[in-house]
Amino acid sequence: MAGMTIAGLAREGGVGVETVRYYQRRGLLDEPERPTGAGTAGGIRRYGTDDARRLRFIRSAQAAGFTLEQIGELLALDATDDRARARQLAHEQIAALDAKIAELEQARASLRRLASECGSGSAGPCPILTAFDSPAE
Amino acid sequence: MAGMTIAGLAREGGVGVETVRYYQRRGLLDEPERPTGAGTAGGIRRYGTDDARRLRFIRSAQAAGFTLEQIGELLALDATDDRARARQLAHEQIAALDAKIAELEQARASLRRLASECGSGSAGPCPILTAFDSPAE
DNA sequence: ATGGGGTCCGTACCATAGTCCGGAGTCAAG
DNA sequence: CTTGACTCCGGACTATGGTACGGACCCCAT
Repeated sequence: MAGMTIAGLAREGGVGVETVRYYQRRGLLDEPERPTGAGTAGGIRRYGTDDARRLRFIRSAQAAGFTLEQIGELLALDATDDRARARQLAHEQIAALDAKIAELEQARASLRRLASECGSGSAGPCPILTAFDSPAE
Repeated sequence: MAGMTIAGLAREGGVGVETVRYYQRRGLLDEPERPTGAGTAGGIRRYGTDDARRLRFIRSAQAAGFTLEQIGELLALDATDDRARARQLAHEQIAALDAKIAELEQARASLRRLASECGSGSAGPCPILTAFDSPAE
């Protein structure tokens, strides 16, 4: 499994080659040494299982709603094993998720009400279109 | 209340002047006629309660998770009173909100579990940092 | 009539997370 | 030894929703 090219690593992580390169530019993934070939320029970089793990880490953390910047910090923490800071980041993220979920649930409830009103009574203007005339929250 | 300048309208809507101008460029808000003043160029545009209502509509719909493009369609619908299409858009948006909420709830559940695990047992590496090593969702 | 703040306008820039492009180099197979 | 697929690399471009800038112009109060 070791000795993958960038395309193999990308496939493992379920992302595109360009995304891997983007993560490298962001400092989230290492850029392995290029084997100094015969010619003037180096050869093709090779990636191992550590790189694949790291990429999976990034994707999972991203699925948990972390931004790439936060993931960068998590990866740094992974090296120092700073549990307190990791917990803090996790709690902050949970709070952010709570807020976002509440916001979306509120929006959904409003829309549901409007859609059902618009569906039943067909008198007067459509409530979906008039409902937003009240002052914004 | 009629005869507001752009700053007044922006204040009413709780947005910045630049945002109003942006919405105008996007075709979401009208640009009133400039009174052809004495000089070579026109004067200052004036806005009324209709503009304010329209701006509030935009902000409310935005809070319900619609994109500016969708809001553009909603505003067009407002003119034609196409209830069927409005209902369709609302249902699509509800589905999108459902999906997003489910996703965020899943992420939150994972993080909660990890944070509590990291908080209790202090043996081994912090689970927050190792948990993401499993294959992404 | 003049000063300062507001308006008008096009254009450029911001963050986020990629995605694509073009040219040069590399590598393995035929 | 050539062909074709892949890699490397910087830079430009995408989408979304704004935000900022600079110069010209306008308008009202002093």
